Amino acid sequence: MLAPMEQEAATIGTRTSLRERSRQLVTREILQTALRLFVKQGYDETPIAQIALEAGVSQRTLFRYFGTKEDLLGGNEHQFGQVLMAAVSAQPPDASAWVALRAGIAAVQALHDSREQALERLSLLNSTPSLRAGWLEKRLRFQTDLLPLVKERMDTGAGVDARARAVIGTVFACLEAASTTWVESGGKGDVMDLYDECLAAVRG
Amino acid sequence: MLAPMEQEAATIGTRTSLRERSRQLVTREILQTALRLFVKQGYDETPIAQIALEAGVSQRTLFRYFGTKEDLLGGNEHQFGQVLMAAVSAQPPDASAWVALRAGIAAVQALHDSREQALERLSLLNSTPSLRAGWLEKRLRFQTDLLPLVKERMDTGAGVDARARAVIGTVFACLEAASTTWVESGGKGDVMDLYDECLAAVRG
DNA sequence: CGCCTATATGGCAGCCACTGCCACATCGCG
DNA sequence: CGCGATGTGGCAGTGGCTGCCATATAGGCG
Repeated sequence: MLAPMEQEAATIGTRTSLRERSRQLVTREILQTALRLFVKQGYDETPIAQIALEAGVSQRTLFRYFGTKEDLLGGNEHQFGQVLMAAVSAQPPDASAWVALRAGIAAVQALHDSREQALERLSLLNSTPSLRAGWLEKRLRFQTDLLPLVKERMDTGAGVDARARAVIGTVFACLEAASTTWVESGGKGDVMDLYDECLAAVRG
Repeated sequence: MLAPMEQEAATIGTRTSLRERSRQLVTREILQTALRLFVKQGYDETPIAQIALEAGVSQRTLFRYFGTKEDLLGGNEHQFGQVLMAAVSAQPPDASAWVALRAGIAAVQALHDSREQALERLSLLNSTPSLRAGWLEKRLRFQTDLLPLVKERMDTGAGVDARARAVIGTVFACLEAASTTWVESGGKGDVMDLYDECLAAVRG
């Protein structure tokens, strides 16, 4: 199950090589610097050069750690997608699409480190159009990835694709409605409760 | 009803000043060149410089006509938003949020010049992630603009904001599911029919 | 008709995100 | 220690986009 590189690393005495520890340290340093500056002066008003400078690395290196400025938000979309897909797949075959998807977003919700950090990042995301655009695009990718999984749980027949897409889109729309409301209220209550309320409003 | 500038223009013998005609001509030339190149070699693979060159204007001038590369798609989001809002507002006060929003997207659907052109642009949009992201962001702006209009048509009470947002998001999700399916099928059938099917799948 | 101003255009320099290339340093292994 | 793999920095370049300034031209005026 382990990739060759990880096997190699595991054979080293200190469990993690110096290089790997250094890598994680630099990663965290960059991430923290970026978040700090983003919050202080705004995302669009923070050039990469400044982040690199204050984090103590060259621009070139920064781009090797994070391929894109957006990645500096630390959202870790890769993990998001994996957890989402895994949770949906893990649902029993007789679970409806709605139930399975709800389980998926519940699993994802548990990924946040802390309420405060989640609130901070989501606020930044909500107030920065370019960031929102990027997030929405990733969301779209998840939606298409989810398609086959959801189709299995729906009535077959004409227009399955359209119907499955609609269901997935609706679930994400309700999640976003819940998140936005949660952020605007300053983090009051539980996002999943809000989600259930939103879905109830839609499905009567 | 006319703006000062238009009044002034109307007083000129030829009804539209030379400048204005020239402006429209250049606009069309740029738009056509851009669309042609985008379709031929892809959006991301078409630098502004090439469009400007083949359209016979300088880069600087091109950017004065269209502030952004995305604008070269000619989607005319401004009009989209206006029509959408107007149609929703024009619905009778006792119309439900669902009905009003359906009227809105129906009105917007009528904006397309032709099926072929709509298909061409939507295909390009679907196959170019960066374009999709831009579009989604504009969509989000429409959603927030729609919020107050929709809230009026919903049961007041706790969590109106969240519920209204969820309804709007769902409507757009169904529209997108319909559009995507429509494009993938090569433009078969009517988008509004697909929309109704999607919404039915969601709301039971 | 000729002047004069408002507007349109082009060119240039520059910013910012991002990439490829190359040189050099450093780590880990035998 | 020495060698090969890997990490790092610098530099030049691309592409979208903006500000500034010079120039050209349309349209109103006497």
